[in-house]
Amino acid sequence: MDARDRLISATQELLWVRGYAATSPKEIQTSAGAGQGSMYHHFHGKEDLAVAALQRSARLLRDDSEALLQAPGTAVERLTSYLRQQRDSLRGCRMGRMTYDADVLATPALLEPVTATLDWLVTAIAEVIRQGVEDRELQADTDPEALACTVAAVVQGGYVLARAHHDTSRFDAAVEGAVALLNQAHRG
Amino acid sequence: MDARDRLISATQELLWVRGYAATSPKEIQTSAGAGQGSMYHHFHGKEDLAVAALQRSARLLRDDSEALLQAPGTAVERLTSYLRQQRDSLRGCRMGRMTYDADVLATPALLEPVTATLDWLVTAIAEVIRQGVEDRELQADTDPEALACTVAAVVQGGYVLARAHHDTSRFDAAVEGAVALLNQAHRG
DNA sequence: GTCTATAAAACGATAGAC
DNA sequence: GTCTATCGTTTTATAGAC
Repeated sequence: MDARDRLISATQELLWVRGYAATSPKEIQTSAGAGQGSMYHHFHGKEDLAVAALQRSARLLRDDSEALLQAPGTAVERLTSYLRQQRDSLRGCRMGRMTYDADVLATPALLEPVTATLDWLVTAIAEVIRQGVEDRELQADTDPEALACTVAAVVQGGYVLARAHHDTSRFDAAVEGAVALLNQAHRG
Repeated sequence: MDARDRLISATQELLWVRGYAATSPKEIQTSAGAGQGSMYHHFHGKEDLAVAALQRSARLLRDDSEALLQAPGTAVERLTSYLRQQRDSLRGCRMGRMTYDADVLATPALLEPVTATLDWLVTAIAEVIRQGVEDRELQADTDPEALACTVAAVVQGGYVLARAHHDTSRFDAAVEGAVALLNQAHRG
């Protein structure tokens, strides 16, 4: 793993834990075991490096979710396995958290991977729901886009609740409440 | 409105829009129309002022939610009116957003009002659900705490989705999906 | 490709006059 | 109670040696 790679990895980690504005180039360098000169040789600056890190994190998030959402099984089963996915819920969502970082919102290059990832996620969930409606597994009057937003929001909001109480069980509870509702909709 | 009051109001606004770490004392002073000397006369510093602002914001959020959750009506009606509450959804939640501010998480005095407010919210929602179960409006096997976390998470997560796309309709969709599920649970 | 030295600006706070 | 001047630190980036 060369210096460039270590810099990106360290930035991914720090962006997740501290956010963009609160992460200094110095922290990144220390964490990556790279000097200042190395960082400014490989990247134009903090923003450029953060874009590379966010793109890599976006890819990871997308791959993880895709595997669960497109696995075999009924729609409710796939939604359930997505919701119950093993998560380090106190850390929150590495993409979703960026929406509360003022610098990210103000910098199109930083915001773009966040927007694209959450957009992709909602679309992928909606596709599962659409299939469930088609298979008469979910009620015909279900709005796939709306329910997809609800499912994605439960995860994003579950992180907020867990972080507020420093307690992962808040996240788990939010997910289980959603799973129960989906199963009632299934039976209903 | 005296200087002390204007400083608190300005801080409430800036904490909501920019967060704690990204808000400088200078911005607060400019926004409040107060000088540096005035700010440090009334408050020990940025943290002290932010605590006062968060406590005032917490009170507002609690009063707004309490009015809707404890209004007359069935449980599902009250949950629906809470979910559909008129919101400036692109701004996000003034309490929830603080959970992604590293400085807030690391400062007990700042975190406390956030924790307390979201804790109160989940408890208040759970009480409505418990009443709905008792009245046989919701299924007997409903877990009030879990479903309360789900409802609160839909709102918190709806904000994240709306901010990611800079589009309030994502929030509205998340809420409407949840309302639809609750009504299915109601009929079911 | 990596190092150290340096710089310009912003940050949060303090001092002391009025 | 509010003002201006100042301080020490941190932030982000650049310069130039090696």
